[in-house]
Amino acid sequence: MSNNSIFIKKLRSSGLRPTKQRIKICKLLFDRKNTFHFTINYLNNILKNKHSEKISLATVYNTVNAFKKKGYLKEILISSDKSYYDTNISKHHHFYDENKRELIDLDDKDVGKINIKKVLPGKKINSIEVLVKVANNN
Amino acid sequence: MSNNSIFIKKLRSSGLRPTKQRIKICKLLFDRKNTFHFTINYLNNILKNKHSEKISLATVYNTVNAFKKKGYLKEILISSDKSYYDTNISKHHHFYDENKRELIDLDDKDVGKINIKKVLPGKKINSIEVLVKVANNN
DNA sequence: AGACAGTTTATAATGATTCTAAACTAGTGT
DNA sequence: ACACTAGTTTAGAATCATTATAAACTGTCT
Ligand SMILES: [Mn+2]
Ligand SMILES: [Mn+2]
Ligand SMILES: [Zn+2]
Ligand SMILES: [Zn+2]
Repeated sequence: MSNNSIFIKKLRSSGLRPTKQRIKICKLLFDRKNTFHFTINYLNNILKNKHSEKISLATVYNTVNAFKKKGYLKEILISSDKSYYDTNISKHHHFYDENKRELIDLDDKDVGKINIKKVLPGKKINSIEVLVKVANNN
Repeated sequence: MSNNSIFIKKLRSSGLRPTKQRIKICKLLFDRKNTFHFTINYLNNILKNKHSEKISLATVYNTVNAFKKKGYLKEILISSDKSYYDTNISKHHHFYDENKRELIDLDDKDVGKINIKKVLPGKKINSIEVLVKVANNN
């Protein structure tokens, strides 16, 4: 597993000890080509179904919160009953499929430049997020 | 209180009995010029501080959920620890002030037209929401 | 190896929301 | 006016996602 060393470096460089739990979660989250959108519950289920050593739910929460704090994950708020996390930490927009209850990344070219004309004195814009809710036709 | 009758009609017309609790909440929510953005907790505090008869928290939840279901309120998701409701039920976008933790409506003219170029086969767009997070300068 | 801070874990606590079921009430019919 | 009924309110219990606790464990440094 030569790519473990990448995650070990990443974890060490941000002051997180490379424990086997964190490395396993790193591999699951970051060792893939495409963006991964997930809920804690979904992540926990995947981890349970891998028949390696069990990771406690508290650790899953701790790890996701730690990765979020370090900027390796973004939290995406969609519906009051689920919190999604996103391995794509760049500024980007989303489709939300209300039937599959799934997020899909949008390219900037799919959305076009958004130019906010209103200015609030003393305030600066930190982020602009577009959420496009889609559902099945008919 | 001549304007009570407006709310009584509104409630009756949507199959909700005009109880004194619902009328009081209607007046608080809808008898105002500007959009009102609130959390359940904030609404409940306002109701507690009016020294008329107490409304139980369960009723506040029931009423807000009923009004949301009838389309008199929209739920706005901003942060995982709070759910906001909005008396402005038209399609519109928001500023979110991360310091005051407050929503501000954006006019359509403040956000140009958003034209989503990507099409998902078999899916239709239900809504497009822009959230602009702002914070204090410096 | 030994020391120690950081981490994991089972379990408890928290807190927002929903549920329950008994008491209350608005609307309807007589 | 009175009673009937379905809808509503309410206090308190239940639920469930998340966070806190504290004991056991482990990665890192010397
Ligand atoms: Mn809700
Ligand atoms: Mn969170
Ligand atoms: Zn994404
Ligand atoms: Zn609004």
